[in-house]
Amino acid sequence: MLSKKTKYGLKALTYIAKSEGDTPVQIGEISKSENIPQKFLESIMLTLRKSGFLGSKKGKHGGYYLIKKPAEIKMSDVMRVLEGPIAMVPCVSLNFYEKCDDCPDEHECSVHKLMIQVRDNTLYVLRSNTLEDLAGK
Amino acid sequence: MLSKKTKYGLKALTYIAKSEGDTPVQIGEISKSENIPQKFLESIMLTLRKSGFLGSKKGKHGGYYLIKKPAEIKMSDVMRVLEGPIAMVPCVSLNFYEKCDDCPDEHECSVHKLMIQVRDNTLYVLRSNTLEDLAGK
DNA sequence: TGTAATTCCTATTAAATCGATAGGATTAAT
DNA sequence: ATTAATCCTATCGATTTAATAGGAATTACA
Repeated sequence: MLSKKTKYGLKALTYIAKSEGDTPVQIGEISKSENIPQKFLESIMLTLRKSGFLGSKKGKHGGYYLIKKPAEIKMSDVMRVLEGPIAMVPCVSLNFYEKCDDCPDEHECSVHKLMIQVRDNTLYVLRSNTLEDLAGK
Repeated sequence: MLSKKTKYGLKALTYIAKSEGDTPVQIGEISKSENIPQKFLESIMLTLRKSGFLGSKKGKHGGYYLIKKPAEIKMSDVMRVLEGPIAMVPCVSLNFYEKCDDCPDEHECSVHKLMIQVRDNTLYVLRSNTLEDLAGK
């Protein structure tokens, strides 16, 4: 299940990508427009800034802006920052690999084999969609 | 993230599919062989029986057996019973649809569009894999 | 220079979910 | 009868999630 954090984060990024102007976009505006609790959105924006997707301007007339072009922001990267691993089990995760407690040999594991396929397909979708796609060109 | 419940359930089904004999397979045996807490596995087997994947025999020499052929058990169906919706957001779920609180119009929602793609790809994998595939033919 | 508006930061909380356990009731083979 | 298995309900502790609280720091502008 996608967390609200990720969902809100994606919506906020999309909102910023769509907003044409060169003035930064404010949390309050996004929050109202997208029905996202403002304080919650604050913490999400902070995460997105710290992980290099957004830049910010403080103080009056401050706000957030994209650092890269929407076409260069892959959904797989955003998801990893907000949601964590893309794989459904740590033992098939490329970026967050962990061995399973219960599996003596993961190459023998039926779940492992299935989850690799799921991961590859999900990854394909998330890598081929960028923020530009989400923002509708 | 795949729950332990689902993971254990899939492993147990695979184990039963692999066990050739015509005597039912016992929880204790699966539990030991697959390193699954026995009491936890009990409740999972119960779920799988109630949802029509397994039959059971009670009492001494009892146990569980498959009701359908492995090739007829699609992973998508097992996942829905153990894990719940396959979609990452309820608003793109085929079997567990729910409207989002925050979206006035889901056709305008960028997350919605992305998650439909993820769902379709995941569904493809889970529908084309059966228990026969997991059990390695 | 001071006031308003904004991001920044840390901590806390309430509720839900997850993984597991407990304890026995029921059923069947020997 | 006894043993061994499934069946059933309830509970528990830990973790995670979604959200809130409260203020510090920074900036624009009158």
